[in-house]
This record gives sequence, structure tokens and C-alpha cells, in this order.
Amino acid sequence: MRETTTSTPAGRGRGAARSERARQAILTSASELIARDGYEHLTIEGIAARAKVGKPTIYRWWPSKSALIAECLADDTLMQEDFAPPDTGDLLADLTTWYRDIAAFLGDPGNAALIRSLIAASIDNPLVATELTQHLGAGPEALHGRFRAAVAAGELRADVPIEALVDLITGGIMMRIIDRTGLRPGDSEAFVRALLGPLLT
Amino acid sequence: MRETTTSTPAGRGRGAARSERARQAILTSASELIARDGYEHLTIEGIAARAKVGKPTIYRWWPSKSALIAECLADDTLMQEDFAPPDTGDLLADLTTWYRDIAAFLGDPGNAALIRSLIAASIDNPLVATELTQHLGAGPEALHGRFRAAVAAGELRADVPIEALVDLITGGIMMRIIDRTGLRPGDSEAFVRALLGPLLT
Amino acid sequence: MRETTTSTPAGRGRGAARSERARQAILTSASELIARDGYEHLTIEGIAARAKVGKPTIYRWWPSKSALIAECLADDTLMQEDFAPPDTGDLLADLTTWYRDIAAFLGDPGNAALIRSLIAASIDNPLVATELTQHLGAGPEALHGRFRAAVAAGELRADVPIEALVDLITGGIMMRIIDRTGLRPGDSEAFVRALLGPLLT
Amino acid sequence: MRETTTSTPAGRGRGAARSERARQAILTSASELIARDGYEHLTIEGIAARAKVGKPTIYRWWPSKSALIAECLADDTLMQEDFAPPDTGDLLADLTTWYRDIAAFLGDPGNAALIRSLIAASIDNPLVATELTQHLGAGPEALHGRFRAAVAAGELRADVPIEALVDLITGGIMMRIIDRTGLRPGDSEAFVRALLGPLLT
DNA sequence: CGATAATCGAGACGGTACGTCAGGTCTTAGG
DNA sequence: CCTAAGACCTGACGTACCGTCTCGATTATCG
Repeated sequence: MRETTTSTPAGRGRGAARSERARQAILTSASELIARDGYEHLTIEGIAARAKVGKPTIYRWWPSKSALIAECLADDTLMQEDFAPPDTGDLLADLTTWYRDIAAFLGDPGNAALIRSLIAASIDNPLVATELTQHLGAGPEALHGRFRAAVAAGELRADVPIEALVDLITGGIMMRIIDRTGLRPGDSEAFVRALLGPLLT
Repeated sequence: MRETTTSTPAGRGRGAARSERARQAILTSASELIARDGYEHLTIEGIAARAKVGKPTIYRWWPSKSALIAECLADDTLMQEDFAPPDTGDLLADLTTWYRDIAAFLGDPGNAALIRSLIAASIDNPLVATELTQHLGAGPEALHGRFRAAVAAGELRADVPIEALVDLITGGIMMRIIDRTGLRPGDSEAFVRALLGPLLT
Repeated sequence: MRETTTSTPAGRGRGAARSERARQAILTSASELIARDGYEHLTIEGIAARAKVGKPTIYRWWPSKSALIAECLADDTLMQEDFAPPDTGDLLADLTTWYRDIAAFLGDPGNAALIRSLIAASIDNPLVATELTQHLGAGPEALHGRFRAAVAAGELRADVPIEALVDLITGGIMMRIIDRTGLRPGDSEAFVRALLGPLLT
Repeated sequence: MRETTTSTPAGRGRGAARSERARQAILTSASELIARDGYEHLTIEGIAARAKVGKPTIYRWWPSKSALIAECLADDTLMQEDFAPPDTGDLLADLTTWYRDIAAFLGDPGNAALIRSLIAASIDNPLVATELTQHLGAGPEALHGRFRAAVAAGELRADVPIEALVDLITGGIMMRIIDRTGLRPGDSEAFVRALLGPLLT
């Protein structure tokens, strides 16, 4: 679990400690409800009821629905999947593999809807965007790392703007989720070719 | 104005005709409010009040807030800008120009917030996504056309997957808006190079 | 029904009229609940639920719980009893009769509790006090009237301060309710004698 | 200080003794807050915060807000005034004096509001009513005593129902506070005359 | 004198109710 | 028959307090 959010119990001077039981129940309930009903139908009241917790307990620790979702992601409660390109030495093949995995995941309409919900949450909390891209493997460790390795291996030109490359490829996935076009596994090669293959004559 | 939505006046038998005044007032009010407060704070009630219209008048013609927004876009009430790459014969230069224009537009935080709102609206109505990409110049006429012209001119390989290319480049922009990283004009070349330049050694 | 409160439908320009069904259901539910649970346990939420009405419908028409109670009283929904001294020509006998009726009424602990609740409501809304004293017969028509008649009949001295007399006698009842001492029917004569009988030697 | 409430330190076996500092701080804070904000806005949480005391410390020693108020009164923390009729041998004059003092006290709207708050507290705890009437001089020692002295002095008939007389006169004051009519000093004579003067012809 | 135990401050907890906002539907009056 | 106005029921919002419980520290008595 990456701890990225603000809801740390802090130093605790005196007084009862924060209830780990409540925290877990809230994260779990939020995760189940967003997966079932989508971000738009997610309510603090519903989460509190399902977690058998008072609403104030949620408001005490999270300033907003989206912050709560961010922690669900950071805590791996909401999405177990963590995509990352392998490193076989063949960049095109590795990216295609990675892309295909994601496409397979998004083939399930439930998963696609979940990611759509997470994009919605990202809009009022960039932290969610960060967590989401992490899970998709587009974080600094995974995709960035693979590109840097390719540069080091002499597979990719040294002056390639890796940041831009990552945003392009991640954004390409997002677009297909937003406009509901979807990602077919066969698209994987098209995307990778469009990105890395020789385009200009 | 492209007419893409469902709110056609229809055949009409008897009775008063649909009030064009009301329609315009609603679209204008919705546009002003979303620009001012963002999609999350946009309410039907607020629109009705500002347009001096009853709520049912809105519900009669639009099934949802996002459908209303889609029509605002189609009607050019919400966004006057219509980006499109020029065609000077030099694809890289043309794309860079287009990208730079968009980056300049998004340099204004208000505009960035507006687009972020439109992405939010896109999530519960793909029609908004369509309209939005149109306005950004990523629709069939503009960006696709430019790529097809490049293929025809022999500037781009014939087997390039244009669809994927467009989604990559559009998605790249979206990503930067969602995660609030922003697009600096200087990024334009990086993006275009990352997409079209020679990457592999 | 005396109409003393502010919740008049007003002029009504256009739009749906105020629902009489809702108004009645609210008054009835409030009356039942205050009689059952007391003013302290009376909640707007509970009234709304029992009346099958939305909370805003209550807040639209009454500014506070106590204003609602005042209207329950004015509407004779909460208390059907309306005490008033008879006029047989014998003031002492008439007052004793009246007092005895009230004592009998308050003999039922439920009634005593209800009046106690109404005193509580009176404290944050003097309108309730007015309505309550009306019902007890201490309003201008009943007790005041009887005293004026006694003066006219030469039964009572002309310079008697009627206002003070009424407040004394009403307050005497209130005291016994507040301190839970209670009013026994036998007290009636003691009170009336204490008030009107020859005290000084 | 009369000790009438339940908060006795009890036998105590071992362990730390009850903190007198905490007790005083709580009584003082409660008194200040009820005087400032009224009984309806008085909260245990607010008292605890102002007294720099934990909520359980309050709940440990007092079962309810009203019990705490009762002790504030018994402890003379909340009201320093203790009214009592003098005994000059002239009952009418003495009562008038006493009444006038109370009327003067209630002339200050803050005092009137305080007494109103105490009546509210009396409703859910008759002990408060007892303490309140004590402070107003309507307890067994003061007003009752004065009446008994008058009987002994032959000023008042021996068969006068003193209890009822006291309730009438106290209730008369209460009424004026509850219905916010107020007591003007000039009313004093009217009340006393209404009570004791020759009424019947 | 050290163990025992009650108290104290602090504050988190599961709850209930608050008063408000907005949703989407309906009813009425006017044109 | 459409439009404006607006009332209706519903449901969620975020907040304030409730009364209880759980800490860790302090304090005083008892064995």
C-alpha cells in the first residue's frame, strides 16, 4: 500500500486511537458501492450505512468523496490489478503485451465502468488521477522505467520525450473509455505501431 | 451549428409552438453557469432561475444536464473556438501549430476548467465527448482529414492507423487537463515529435 | 378554528396551490407525536415521516417546531377541550366549576404531560402561550369576560385589576403543572377562596 | 449553599478524589453559557470545552443538563439574587416591596431570559423548579413564612390556604415571563391588591 | 512503598436530527 | 397545448451534539 493521502492518524496526543476497523469498513464499502453503482450514485450516506459507521466518522477523516476514493486506490482496496509492461528486451512486444492486458481488463464492461467512474473522480481530485495511472502501470516506476530502460539499451533514441510519450499512450486509453468506444485486444498493435512504428515515409 | 441532439421541435399539431426565446435563454444560461461554476455545481434549478424559465420546460426538452450541455456545444453557445490544423503541406509543422493554439487556449485557467467540466459531462454522455473532440479539431473533418491528406501526399505511410493516432494525440491533451499538469506551448513540439518523429534507433 | 399563525397560502399568483392534504397530515402527525412523546422528543423528521411528507414541505410553511404547535392548537387538532367558566350569576361557584373541570382534565397524567409540553413550546414561542391560555379558558372571551360580567352585575368591585387576576389564576395552574405537584379537584375551592375570598381580617 | 442534588462524592474506596477544580469550572461554565445563550443552546459539549474538562467528567457526576442546572442554582453560581419579603408588620406593603424587587430584576431583559431558561429546565426536572422558586423567595422559608407570620399576627385569616396563595402569586410571575408580557414595577400593587385586597362587594 | 484504583483530559465512535439544496414530477393559470 | 410558476416527495448533503467508550496520565489511598 502506498500512503499518499492526508488521512494519517497523526501523532495522537491523548484520547482514543483511530479505529482501524472503521477505516477498513469504510474503504471496503466505498469500493463495493462505486464498483456496483458508479461514482455518480456513490453517497457518503450509503457508504456509512453499509460500513455501519456514522457519517461524521467519514467526514472526520476524509474531506471529500474523491479523497476517500483516492485512498481506496492507494490502499489497493478498490483495484487489485496493477498493470506493468514486462521487460524482455523487445520494447514493442512488451508494450503490446501490456496494452493487451489492459484491453482484456477493460473488455469486462464492469471494469470499464469502474475506470470511467475513476476518471470522474479524478476530475475533482487530481490525486485520484495519480493513483489511477499508477494502477494502469503508467506511473514513474512502470512505464517510465520501461522507456528509460529502452533508452539505456539503445532501443530508443536518447532524446525521446518520455513524459509526453507516457501521456500520449495513457491518454489514448482514457479517450476510448470516455467516449465508450472501447479497446479491443487487436487494437493493441495499432496503438503501439501508431506510437512507435515508423510513420513518416 | 450542427444539430446532433434530440430536441427537435417535431411536427406539432395544435397549441403554442416551442418558444425559441426559452430555448436560447436556457442554452445561454447553462453556458454561463458551467463556465462560471463548473459542471459539478451546475444545477437545473440554477439554469431555470437564470433563464427565467420553469424547470419542467427544461425537462421537457432535454433528458439530462449532459444532453443540455451537448446541445450548448453543438449550438456553439458554450465554446466559440473551433480548432483545426492548417494544411501547408508540412504535417509536423501543421500539427505543432494546432497543438500550440490549443495549449495557448488552455493556458487560461478558466478555459482549462471549462474543458475539465466538459470531460466530466462526457462521462455520463458520450455525445458531449463527440462534440468536445469536434471543437478541439479532433473530429473526422479536421484532424482525420489532415492525416488522410498527409497519406495522400505521401507524407505519411499508407498503413498508418489514423484512428489510433487521433485518439493518442487527443488523449494526450485530455490527460494533461485531468491531472492538472497543464500544457505549455513548448510542449507542443515534444508531443508532435513523440508521436511522429523517429523514435526507434 | 382561530387563524392566528402566519402560514396563510397568500395571494398565489400561478403555480400549484398549497396542498390541504399535506397541511392536515402534518398538523395531525405533530399532534399525535407531541401527545405521545412530549415536546422534547418531537422532531421535524418524525413528523414528516409520519405525515408522509418531505421535510422541506414543513419548513416551507412553518419557521419552527413551536410555530407548528401553535397552529395545531389554533386549528383544534391538538386539543379539543376548550374550557370556559359558566355564568350562573354566582362568580365563586362558576370559577370553582371551571377550575374543577381543568383539574379533572389534568388528573389524567397524559393530559398533564401534554400541557407541560405546551408550556415548553410556549417558552420559545409566545404564540403557543396565547393559544394555550385560550384553550384553558383564560383568554379574553372566557375568563376576562366572566370577570367583566361580575363587575357589571355588581358582584365584583369595579376597580378590580382583571388582567392581574387572570394571570394569577392561570399562573397558579401552570405552577402546579411545572413542579408536577398536580391539581386535585378538591384544590379548586382552596384556589378560588384564596383568590376571591376575604383574606384579611 | 443548599445541597440538594445527587452529586455526592460518595464513600470512595481508593483512588483519586473528585476534583473540586473540575466541579467548579463546570458549574461556572454552565452558568455563563446558559446566561449568554439560553437553555435551548446549552450543550454539554460546550460546557466541557469551556471548562476544559472531558465530557465523561460531566456525565460521571450529573445525569442530565437539567440536573447540572439545578446544582448551579443550589450552589448560587447561576443566580446570586435571593428575593424574600421583609417583615415590617404590614403584609400588603411587604408583598409589594418584594414584588417590586422582582419586577425590577426582571426589567433587565437578560434576567428575564435567564428565568425563562430556568422555566424550560424546570420542565424536564422539577428540582430546578424547586430551586427557582427558592431564589424567587417563594420557598417555605420566605413567602410561606411571611404568610404564617401574618396569620400569627392576626393580619390574615387563620383559614387562609397558604399553599394555594403562594402558588397563585408565583404562577402570576411565571405567566408574565412565559408570555413575555413582562412585569412593570407599577404592576406590583395591582397584583397584591388583586390577591389580597377586598374584591367582592 | 509500591500496587491498586478511581479520576482526569482528550477525543474517536455509532447515532440521530438538524436545516438546506437539488432532483424530477405534478398541478394550476395564462396565453 | 405550451409556458411560467411553484408546490410536492424524495434523498443526500455537511454539521452539531448526543451519550458511550477507550486511551494514557495523574493522584491518592491501602495493603
